Amino acid sequence: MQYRPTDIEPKWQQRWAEAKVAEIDVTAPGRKLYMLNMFPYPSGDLHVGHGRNYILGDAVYRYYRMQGRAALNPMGWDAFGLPAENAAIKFGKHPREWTLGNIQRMKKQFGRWGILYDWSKEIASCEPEYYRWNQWLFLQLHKRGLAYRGTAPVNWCPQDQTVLANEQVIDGRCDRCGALVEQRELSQWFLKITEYADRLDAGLDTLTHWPEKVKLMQRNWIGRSLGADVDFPVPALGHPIRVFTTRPDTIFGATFMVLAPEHPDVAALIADHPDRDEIESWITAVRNQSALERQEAGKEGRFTGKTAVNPFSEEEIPIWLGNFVLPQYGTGAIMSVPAHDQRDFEFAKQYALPIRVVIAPQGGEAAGDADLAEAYIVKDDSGVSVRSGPIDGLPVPQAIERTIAIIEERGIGKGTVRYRLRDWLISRQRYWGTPIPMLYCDRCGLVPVPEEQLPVTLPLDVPFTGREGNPLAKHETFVNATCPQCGGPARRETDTMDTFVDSSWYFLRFVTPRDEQRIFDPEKVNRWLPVDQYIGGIEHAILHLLYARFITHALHDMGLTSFEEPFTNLFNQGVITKEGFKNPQGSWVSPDEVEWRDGRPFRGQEELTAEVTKMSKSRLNVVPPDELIARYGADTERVYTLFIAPPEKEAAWSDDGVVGAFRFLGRVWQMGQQILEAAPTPGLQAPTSITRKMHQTISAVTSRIERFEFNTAISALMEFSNALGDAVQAGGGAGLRAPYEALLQLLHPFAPHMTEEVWSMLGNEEFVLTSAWPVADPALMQEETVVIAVQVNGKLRGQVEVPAPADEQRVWAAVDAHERVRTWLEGKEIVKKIYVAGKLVNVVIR
RNA sequence: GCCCCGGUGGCGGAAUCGGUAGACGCAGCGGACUUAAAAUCCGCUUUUCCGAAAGGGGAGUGCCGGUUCGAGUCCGGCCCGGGGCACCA
Repeated sequence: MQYRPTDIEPKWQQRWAEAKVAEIDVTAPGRKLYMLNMFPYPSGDLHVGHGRNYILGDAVYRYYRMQGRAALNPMGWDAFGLPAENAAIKFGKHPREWTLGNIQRMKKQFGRWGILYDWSKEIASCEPEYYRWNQWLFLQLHKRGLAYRGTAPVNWCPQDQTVLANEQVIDGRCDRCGALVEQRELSQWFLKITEYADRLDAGLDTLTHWPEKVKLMQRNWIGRSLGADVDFPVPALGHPIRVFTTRPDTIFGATFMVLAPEHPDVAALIADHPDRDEIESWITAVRNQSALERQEAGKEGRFTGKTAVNPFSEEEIPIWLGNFVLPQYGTGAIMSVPAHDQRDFEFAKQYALPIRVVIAPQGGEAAGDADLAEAYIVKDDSGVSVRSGPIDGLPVPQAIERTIAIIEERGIGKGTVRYRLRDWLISRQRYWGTPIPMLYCDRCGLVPVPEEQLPVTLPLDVPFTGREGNPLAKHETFVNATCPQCGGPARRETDTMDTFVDSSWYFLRFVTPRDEQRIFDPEKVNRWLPVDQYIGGIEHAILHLLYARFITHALHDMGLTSFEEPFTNLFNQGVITKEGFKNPQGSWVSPDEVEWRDGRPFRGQEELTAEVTKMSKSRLNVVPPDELIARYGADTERVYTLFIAPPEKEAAWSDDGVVGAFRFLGRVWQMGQQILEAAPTPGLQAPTSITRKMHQTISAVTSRIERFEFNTAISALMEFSNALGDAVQAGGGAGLRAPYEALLQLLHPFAPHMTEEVWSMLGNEEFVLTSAWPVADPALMQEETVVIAVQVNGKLRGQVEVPAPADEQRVWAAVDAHERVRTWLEGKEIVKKIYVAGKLVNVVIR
C-alpha cells in the first residue's frame, strides 16, 4: 500500500477533535506542565512561516504527553487591534465580524496541521467576558496609583490618528504603518511601569531558562544607570538646578550646564534676556520636532545669559539650552564635561565653550585642554583623576565613589539609580479595543466605573467612515453616562486600551477561562503558573514580554498570585524567509509572473531583483499550506519545518527541500508494510546492531527534544530509519517489530498522523491516548568496538578497532595486530597514550 | 557610536567534554526498474595530486598568530555579515 497522507490525515484529525484528546481538567492530579504558544492576532490566513511556531509547540506538547505529564496546552486570540478597524473601513465589514471570521479560518488551519489544543479553554480578547477583566485590572492598578492620567509629550501617528507607546516607535516611525511619528503634548492614560523598573531589571537574573539575548535586550531597554544627582546653585534663580550624571568623578571638568528646552526653569532664566523672543521661537521649533528630526538637526543651543556655580570647582559656569538634552531622562539638565563626553565635546566646539581635562591615563600624561580631537572616555581604572582637588590621583571607580560620598556629606545631592524606561502609554484613540472604565463628571471630576458595573461594553453600532478620529467619541449613548458618585451627568472616557494590555495577563485566564466572578481562580493559577514553556517570536522580546512581566509583578503585589515571573522557560523561534522579487520601482512581484532568462529573473522587459526576506503577504512570497498539504500531507510540512534549520535561527523555505521529508516518511511507512507482511517468527530478536542503534536513537532524540534541537532529533531518526531499512532489506521484517515500533513512537511528535495510522495497522491501541515515550537502556547503547586513531607527530596515521570497553592492553594488542599501523610505529618511541571518555583513544608518538 | 550573535562543501546544516570535519537532507552526476514519464531504489558527491585499479599522499572550518600530542571548538589581534539600542548624560 502506498503512503497517501490525504487518505489518513483528515481521519485522525477528526478523531482527535471528537475525542477532545487535549482537553484537561485543571483539578486533575499529576505533574503539571503548562505549555503555551503566544496567542496570535487573527489577521487571516496562515502560511507555512506561521506554522513553525505552532508545529514546534505541538511537537513539544505531544512529547510531554507521552512522558505522562499533565499538560495544559491552550490557545486563544489577541483579537482587538487596528487591522480589524482598517479592514472595516476598507471592506465595510464590522471589525468583530472580520475578526471572528479570521478566527474560524485559523482554527481550521491549526486542525489541518494536526495541532492539539485544549479548545475548551479558548479565549478571545475582544469578547466582553474577557475584556471586562481587562477593565477590572485597570481599576485595580488605578486604585494603587499604577494607572494615571498625565500630560506628556507623546508619540502621535498622523496616519493612524492615535498615540503610540515608545516601544511602538521604530526609527522615528510608527511600527504599524511606517508614518513619521510627531511629538504632541496630550493628556493620556499611563501605566506606571517605571515603579517596577528595579524589580524588572533584577528579576532578569532569576530567569535562568530565558535566552540571554532576550534578557540583554530587556536589560538595555530598562537601561539602569548608577550615578549621582547634584545641585548646582543658580544665583539668578534663587534655587539650585539639579543635574544627573553617571560620571560624578569628572565634575571638576564641568565647564557649563545644558538644560532641555522643556526644562521648567527655562522661562525664569530667559525672562530678561534681550533676545527672548528669538529663544522662545527656537524652543517652540525644537519642541515641535519629532525625535528623529531633533536628532538629525545636529547639536543646537542657546545661551540663557545666566550662570550656575560648579559646587566643586566653585567657578561660575554658563547655563545653555540644548536640543540634545532630553526632558524625559534624568532631571532634564546636565553638567557638561566636554573633555570626557563626546556630546558635550561637540557642543563645546560648536559654541567655543571651555574644555578642561580632568582624567589622565593611568601612569601617563593628561592631554592638554586645547589638544583634544575628541572626548577622552575611560570608565575603568585605566584612568585617574587630575586637577580635581580631593579626588586627585584616584582611579575612575574610586573617584566616582569618593565624589558621591562628598556630595552626600555636603547635602547637595546623592547617589542615584536612573532608568531609561518610561511609563507605558496605554491610551489609544481607536474603536476596536477595551474601553477604559473611567468617567468625567463636571462635579466629581475623574471617577472610576464601579467594579459591579463592568464590563463597559464596546457598542457595536458605530459607523466606520474613515479618518475622522475615534468613532466611539461620536456614539451618544456610549459617551453619555451617569456619575456613580453624585448621580449627575458624566462623560465616558472614549479612549481604548493598547492591545498589549490584553496580552499582558491572558496566560492567567486560560486556567479558569469561564470564571464570571473573578479575573482568575488564584488557587488554580498558583498550581498551573508560571508557564513552564512559552514559545513565540523574537519580535516580542521587549514589548509583550516586558509588559507581561510588569503586570505579573503587580498582580503578585496585590496578593493574587504567589509568583512574580510569568514564564519559566522561554523559546523564541526564528522567522521563515523566502525569495521575493522586486521590480525596478521597488514593488513586489508575484513569483508566478517571474520568468528566468540566463539565470536572471524578469517580468516582461523588466529585470527583477531577488531578495530573501521574511515570508509575508505584502511581499508576495508566502507559501500557503493548503497546496502543500494536499500534495505531501501535514506530516511532511511538520517534519520539513522542524528539519530545515535550528529552530531559533532564521530559515529559508525551499520547495525542493520538502520532498526529503516526504521521502523519509514514505520509507518509514513502507517499512511498516513489510514488517506487517512478515510471517511472525516467535523468539526472533532484532540484530544487536539494530537494538544498539535503537537505544542510541532513543537517548539522542529525547535529549534533543528537551533542548529544542529538532533538526538533529529528526536527522537521528533518519539515521535510525536508514539502518532499520537496510536490516529489513537484508532479512525481511521478521524480528524487527520492536525497533520499528520505537521508531514510530519517537517520530510521533513530528509526524502524528502517519505514525498513528501505522501504529493502528500493527494492531495497537490508539497512539495519542496510550503510547508512552520509550526509555533508553544505557547498557545496550554501548558500541562493541571502539575505534582508535593513531597519530604520529600530530598526523593521523591509521585506525584500529578495539573490543569495548577499551583498556590499555587491548589497545596495544590491536595495534600489534594491525599491519599498517604497526609499520608506522616500528622504531618509534611512544610518548603518551590518551583515553578519552572511555571511547576514543589516541596513541601519540613523537 | 555602544552592546550582542554569527562566519564550516553548490545549498540548509552536523560535529554534548578539545579527539577520524562535512552526519542528515536538498541539488548534481551515474545506474536499476519502466514502452515512456512520474514515482521508487542503488552508487558517487570538500578539494587536489600519484595510481589502470586496489590504495595512498597533500591542503582544508573568514584572515593572522598563540596554547596543546591534537583546535571548527580554547586564547589574542583583525576582516566580513546579521541583530538590538540609539543624543539616556
